[in-house]
Amino acid sequence: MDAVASIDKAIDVLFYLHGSSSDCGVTSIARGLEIPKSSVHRLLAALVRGGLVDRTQTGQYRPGVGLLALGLGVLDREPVVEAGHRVLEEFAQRWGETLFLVAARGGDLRVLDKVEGQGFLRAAPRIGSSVPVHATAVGKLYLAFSDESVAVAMENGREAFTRATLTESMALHREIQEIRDLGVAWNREEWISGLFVVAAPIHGPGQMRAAVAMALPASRLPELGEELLATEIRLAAQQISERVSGVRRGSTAMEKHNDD
Amino acid sequence: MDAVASIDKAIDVLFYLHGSSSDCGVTSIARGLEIPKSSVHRLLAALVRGGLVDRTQTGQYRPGVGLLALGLGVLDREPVVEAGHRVLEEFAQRWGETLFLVAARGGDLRVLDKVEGQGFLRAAPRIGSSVPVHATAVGKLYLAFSDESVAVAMENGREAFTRATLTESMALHREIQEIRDLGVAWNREEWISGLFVVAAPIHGPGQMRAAVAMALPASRLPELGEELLATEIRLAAQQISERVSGVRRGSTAMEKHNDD
DNA sequence: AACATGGTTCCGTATGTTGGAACAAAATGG
DNA sequence: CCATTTTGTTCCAACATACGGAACCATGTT
Repeated sequence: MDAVASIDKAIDVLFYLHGSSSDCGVTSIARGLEIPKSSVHRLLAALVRGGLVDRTQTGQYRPGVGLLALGLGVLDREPVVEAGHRVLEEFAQRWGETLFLVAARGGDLRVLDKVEGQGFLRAAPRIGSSVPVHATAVGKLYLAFSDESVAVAMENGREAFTRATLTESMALHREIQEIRDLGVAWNREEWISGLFVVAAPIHGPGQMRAAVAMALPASRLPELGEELLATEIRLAAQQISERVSGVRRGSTAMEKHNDD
Repeated sequence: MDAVASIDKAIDVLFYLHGSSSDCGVTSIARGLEIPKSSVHRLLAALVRGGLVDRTQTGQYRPGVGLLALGLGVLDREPVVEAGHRVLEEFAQRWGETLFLVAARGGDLRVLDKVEGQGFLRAAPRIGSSVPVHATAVGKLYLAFSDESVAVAMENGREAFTRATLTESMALHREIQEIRDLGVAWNREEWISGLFVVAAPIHGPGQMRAAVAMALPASRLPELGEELLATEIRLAAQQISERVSGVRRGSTAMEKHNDD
């Protein structure tokens, strides 16, 4: 079967630039990706031409604003983000902790939106990043409520991130059963030490549409209690679900768009 | 000079999906871009592999969450956005109108951030989109304060968008002189009828870093007055400039990133 | 059941990509 | 200031990957 190796390499260049903390030259990209300089130069020229990379006057390269337009366009197609953001803000404000939305996209669980808490120590998930299935609250929610084929496709290995990570099938299966009963999932430092997360499903027609989660330092747990957290996250999920159903497409604002 | 036509086509596919209001099939993309179906299918497979496109279970394609990560990463490199967003919120709240940031990127003027007003009739610029140079407040700011080579490169044609658009060199030159004197630029319905914009430069070391603008319906102008608007937008620009100088890199938040 | 439409795969062909070498420009250090 | 080093850019012969028409498969419609 044919592949288009140039596109694979171009995307490698994009993610390399994305992962670099500063602008990059041709030689440093070539070294980083182990590709000849002339190849990198040609790939960059194509990406600059397409608007996905910007070239500085000194011949350095960085991710281009065209990516911003494309990236934000992805959010435009996520009604759960549009509907849910205000709810995240409200609950983040009320409890001072981070709320975020996760959904299955491209065979992976991805963070779609977040509102961070105000605490000095707080969870700061990166929008667009993926999260493991077996070791997170939202991952286990998906295992509990998704089509089995979806769940199996997403699950790749059961790395023991911390001492609390569930890796045995029996233990994981038992917890998934509990999640189905409770309608809420917990991450009790199973992924990251010190990180406690509670999540609830946002149901849609057919499958699970997304999940909403609240993350807090484990040290705050005794103060708040699991009962209260469960009640709150279920409430947030319900409010988002109701808002999604009522979201209207389009805007009454006076709009003028002039994309490239 | 060599080109990589495959990358050009792949980017065409990305923007085609971006511009489509719903998911697309292979055949509709092929028709829209006038490319054979087998070619489109191969391009899509590469983009799916790279995470820039997601494929639905019914064989439809849409922009992928990988673009979201890349796109938001572009903003991470814009200290003016990080520093300026709170100022935009404050002024938008105070006046009830839309504030936005524009900067020169990739030989073009691009909207980097915005906070919309609350009015029923309000400007709603799209982040990432480009704006014309000769017919907007921020465009004329750049003509006034930028390196001439930058300004010339950005200027492509002088389309008369409305009856108010300045297309003659003498008139435009005179106004640019005034902008230099005042430190503020106006768009008096030169781009879109009914749209009034006032903008001020955000200076940085060397060139103009960005511009901050407030957009309002022309009908509100008599109520507010140009004097007040000029004072306010200069104040906003000054506050952003001060905040940019003081922006700190990095975060104290407990972070865990797990990008693809 | 037949037909239409769209997604996917195949494979012979040739077009386009590749990357080492050379060149040009910029940066560095004495 | 100048020689050297490093990096960005261009060239082009060689090669192999990409191309796209045709066929096949899957789904939807009549």
